[in-house]
Amino acid sequence: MGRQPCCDKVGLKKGPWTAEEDKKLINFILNNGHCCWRAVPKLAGLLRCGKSCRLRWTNYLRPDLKRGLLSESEEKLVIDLHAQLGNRWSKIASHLPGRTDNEIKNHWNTHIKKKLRKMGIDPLTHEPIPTMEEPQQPIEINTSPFESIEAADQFLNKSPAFCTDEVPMILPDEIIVAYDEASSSSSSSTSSKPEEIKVPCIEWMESMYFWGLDDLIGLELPTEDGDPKLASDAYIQYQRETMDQESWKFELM
DNA sequence: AATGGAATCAACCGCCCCTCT
DNA sequence: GAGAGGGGCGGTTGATTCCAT
Repeated sequence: MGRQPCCDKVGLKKGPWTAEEDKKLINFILNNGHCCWRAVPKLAGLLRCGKSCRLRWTNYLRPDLKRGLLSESEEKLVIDLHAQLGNRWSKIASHLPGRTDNEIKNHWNTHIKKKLRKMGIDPLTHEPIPTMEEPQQPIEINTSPFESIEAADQFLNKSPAFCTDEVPMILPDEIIVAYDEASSSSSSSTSSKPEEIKVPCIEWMESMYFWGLDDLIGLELPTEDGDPKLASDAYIQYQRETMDQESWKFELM
């Protein structure tokens, strides 16, 4: 019994990808897209399994990816979503533009889990960890601005649903980098010199067209503490921080 | 400087789900 | 409805880097 392997593994390369392989895959997908992952390695001239190509592309090579550690607001969002969705990393990732399920999963396992335990919160249940001294009291800990996943979705669906997988590929000549002097001067620290200003993430700029900061600012979300602005503020903060992240895409182009 | 343990993260594995016939 | 195949997902592994001793 058992499934057949996804492809003929004889003679196929495994392990870390080389720059040459990356280049081949990027070139192929940018030029042809991927109709069928199984066919991609053959057509791209790679000795890799199609699955491996898909993984490499979605987790590392996709131009709309953000690199670097998750920001504090992204972390908060991940915790919120994990409390509601559990280990459904791809679902969680779909709420964080430019982040992959693998990245979030890794970050959860290496950083967030520890952080929550330190705070006395069970990362599995999001409940307080009972200590030996004090018998467990049902303490209400809800860091989520959303009462339910439906509420979160309702909020997210105020704008067209966003999924990084659905982000259309943009070509280098389609890239327009906008620079908002006012917002950059107010958001950056006083020590920030002009040459240190980071290029905004392109996909963020693109998704901005969908989300729109103004749209977000206008949103009101019911929260636990009754302050309807908090949730959208957290989201705006998250989106603003996202904006500051450098897109590695430029290095690639 | 050497060594060993911890932390990190890219990549793989195997199962599940969805679609097509 | 059943079976096959492809894609996606979540868990796990292992190589590499970091850090303390």
